[in-house]
Amino acid sequence: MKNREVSQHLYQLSELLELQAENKYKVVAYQKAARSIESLKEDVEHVCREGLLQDIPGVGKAIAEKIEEYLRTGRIKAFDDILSRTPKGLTELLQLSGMGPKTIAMLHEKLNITSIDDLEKAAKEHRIRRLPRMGPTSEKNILKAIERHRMRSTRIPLYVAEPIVDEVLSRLKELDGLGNITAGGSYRRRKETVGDIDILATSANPADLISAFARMPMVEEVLGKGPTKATVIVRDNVQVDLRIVEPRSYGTVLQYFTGSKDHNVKLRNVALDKGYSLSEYSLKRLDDGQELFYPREEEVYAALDMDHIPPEIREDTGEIEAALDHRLPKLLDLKDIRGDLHIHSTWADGRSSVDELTRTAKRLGYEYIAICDHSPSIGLTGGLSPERLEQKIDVIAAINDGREGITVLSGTEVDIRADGTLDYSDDLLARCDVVVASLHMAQQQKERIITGRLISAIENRNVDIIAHPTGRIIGKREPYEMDMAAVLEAAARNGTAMEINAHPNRLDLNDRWARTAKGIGIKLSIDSDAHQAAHMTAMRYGVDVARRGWLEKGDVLNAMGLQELLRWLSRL
DNA sequence: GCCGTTTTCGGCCCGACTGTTTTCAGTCG
Repeated sequence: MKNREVSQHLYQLSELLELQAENKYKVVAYQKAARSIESLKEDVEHVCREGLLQDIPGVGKAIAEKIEEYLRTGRIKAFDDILSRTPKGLTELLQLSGMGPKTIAMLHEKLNITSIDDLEKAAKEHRIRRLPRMGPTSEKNILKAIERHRMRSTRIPLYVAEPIVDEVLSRLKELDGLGNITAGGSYRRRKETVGDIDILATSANPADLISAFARMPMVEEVLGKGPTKATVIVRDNVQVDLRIVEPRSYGTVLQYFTGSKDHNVKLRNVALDKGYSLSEYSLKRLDDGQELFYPREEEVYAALDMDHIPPEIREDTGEIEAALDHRLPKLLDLKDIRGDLHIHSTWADGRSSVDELTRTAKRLGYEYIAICDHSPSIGLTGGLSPERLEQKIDVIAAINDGREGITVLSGTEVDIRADGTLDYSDDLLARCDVVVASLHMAQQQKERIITGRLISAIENRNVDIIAHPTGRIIGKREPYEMDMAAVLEAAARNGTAMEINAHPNRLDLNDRWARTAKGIGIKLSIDSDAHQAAHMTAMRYGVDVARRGWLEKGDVLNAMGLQELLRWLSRL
């Protein structure tokens, strides 16, 4: 699939246009098209062959022609032209906070600055303060922005943001006069990674709240501080924004700062259609200018005749239309989870015994767990020999005889070998209650080979679930080269479930693939993949992904009660 | 550049903060 290449080119083109001080809506148009291609489920080449490029939202005549040109020739002439006109290095200046296209164009014109190094030199030599609308503070801010850029961390995983949010909230909650306080943004939408953290609050003493926020021990730098908002940098170079708002506007503000941007743009258009202008402060009636205030977010959506949209699905992928038609999905809830089908134990490389895992499962309110240790090919981690697996099956059977409450299922995470065969015989796999198959070795193989390995595992009637199907590790390892559409099609055909691995570094399948899988009738299994009892609570990250993927209780294998699950496991 | 049960032209979300001004342009989210 060339979707990613195409969207990257469109993103770059939009940056180049921005530097040319092009019409800003043109810039936005290219970004929108790039995002559409990025999240397109079909192969863009296929869509192009069918002549349906312009059916893609945000793609019109001009962009469709450029995509076609790229797919045909591997180049886009307009792109090459503008690239040759733009000094290299100007685009990297856009990444500095506070530097927009106008400023960069002026610096280029007046001081011939074409790189971050040029800019740093000019600022240090005090040449920038002589320019219009610039001064000593501008120079200082530029140098700071450069420093931050050089030690910038990319987006942080959700589980890293969580303790920071918890600490900020618990500190500020002690203050007098505080009303509401909550984190918005991609954190509230439970995206797998978070850029900045947005905190929203109401308070009788805004000034106290702002100054307490700026003085928190974790704060390393204060970037801005006004009467109603402040921005700080805390540990790990994470930016945290605090905004204080009138209680009567809390609903509109929370809505606005939860995003996403695309969701909000569309929501404001819905408001306009209905004769209102929606801002973070109010809903204003256009005919008489009357302002309506909503302290609660639910009321904002209700005022537009919409059902309340869960934050996790506010990405403008159909949720607004669904809310207008009152046909939003009833999203899966953590409470719906009845068990965990992929847990490792001390039989192999896990750190907790089956007994400890069972006790934890009970505490979590589960009905069942499946102990799925590795197979022999994972040499270093002590994968179980066939004999040991048989022994484990017998021991677990004995445990179940004497236990009430939690049913322990015998399972395995069997390796899909480099040649596509499985690491245990079919006879042995047939003795397991749950067979989770996954790929650990030879991950560098070509797309065709990897896809074939996964499909042959799917076609093995003993295999129930494909674990961490793409193999990606957030921020560390890209997904395998694979044809996911073909894999999902095979899973649908064979009645094999796909995993949402809830390990916060994996989250694999991700939200989008999970939604695609649901769409073609595949069951999803949300598994902790815990290697110790304490990590079984990672389940909630998997539920976040499931909710973002529009999953409902009925789509999820381990939201079934035990009897229903056992019926499903013996489905063939 | 895209888009359209008010459409093929004229919109495209909108307000806070900053640094420089002395009324505002640029950037950000």
